[in-house]
Amino acid sequence: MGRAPCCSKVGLHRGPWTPREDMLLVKYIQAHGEGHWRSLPKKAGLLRCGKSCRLRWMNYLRPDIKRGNITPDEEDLIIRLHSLLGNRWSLIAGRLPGRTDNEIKNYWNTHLSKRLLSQGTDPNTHKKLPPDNPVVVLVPKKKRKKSNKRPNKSKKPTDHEKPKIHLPKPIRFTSSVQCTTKSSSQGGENGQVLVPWSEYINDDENRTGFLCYNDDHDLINNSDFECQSHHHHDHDHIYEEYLQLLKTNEDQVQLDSFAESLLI
DNA sequence: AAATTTCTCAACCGCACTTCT
DNA sequence: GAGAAGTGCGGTTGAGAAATT
Repeated sequence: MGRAPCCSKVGLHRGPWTPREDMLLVKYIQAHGEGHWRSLPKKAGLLRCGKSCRLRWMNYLRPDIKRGNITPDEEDLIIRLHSLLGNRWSLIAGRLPGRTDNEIKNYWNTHLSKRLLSQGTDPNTHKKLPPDNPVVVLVPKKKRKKSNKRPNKSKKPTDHEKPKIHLPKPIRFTSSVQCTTKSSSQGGENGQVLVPWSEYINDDENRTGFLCYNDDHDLINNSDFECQSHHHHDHDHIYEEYLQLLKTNEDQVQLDSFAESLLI
């Protein structure tokens, strides 16, 4: 069929986002809302592909993103949800308010899967491995050569590869979000500067969160922010429900039906 | 102190699904 | 109904930081 690529790559910026690009994207989305990612970069004055803009917004700039360390409770929840759902990162992320699928995926790959292995548990099946004969071997990291070039990744499925079957898409818990800072003053630590959304952008939703910059005007993560959704009670309710489910240890049956309910 | 290796995570890619025309 | 456009997901990469030699 020959679909056109999502955007012409010619002349577009790639790699890490600059504070200026972040600002343009945030301002545009505040003014016009999310969506229309393909046309957004042009309208926002960004030399980026729409996908890149969407990813940057979803994984980094959204004001309701909670950053900072994953708590032990969250870890436990991720492990249990992963045992139910597998690598359905967006679905798992939907159950951890403020966490992104990318963050959870990274955390799983770098921390949790290794920990499970070291505890003698197969991170794929969540079953105990035979003590003297572990079948699952961590795929050794490929030696990476420092190179400016990206490899040519024209991956085509081979005859040997199984076709992927896509399950129904997860429901996202989206909401308009209010953020408040935990800091009593508006000065961050280490010379960071917290800029209220309302000053940074024209915010007609009376958002009360902050963007955090360092001295170089680099956007810093908003880990110290406590984010609250307008529907926070819904999130709380769902989260509590999960924790409750996870605490009970007759849980497998319950969790199975719960997992099924997620897939509806 | 320098070189090398390992780790982390933001960003990219390809593909499938959904919506639009 | 067909094809194009838009969107979202999971897998993977690689630059930079941190740790080790």
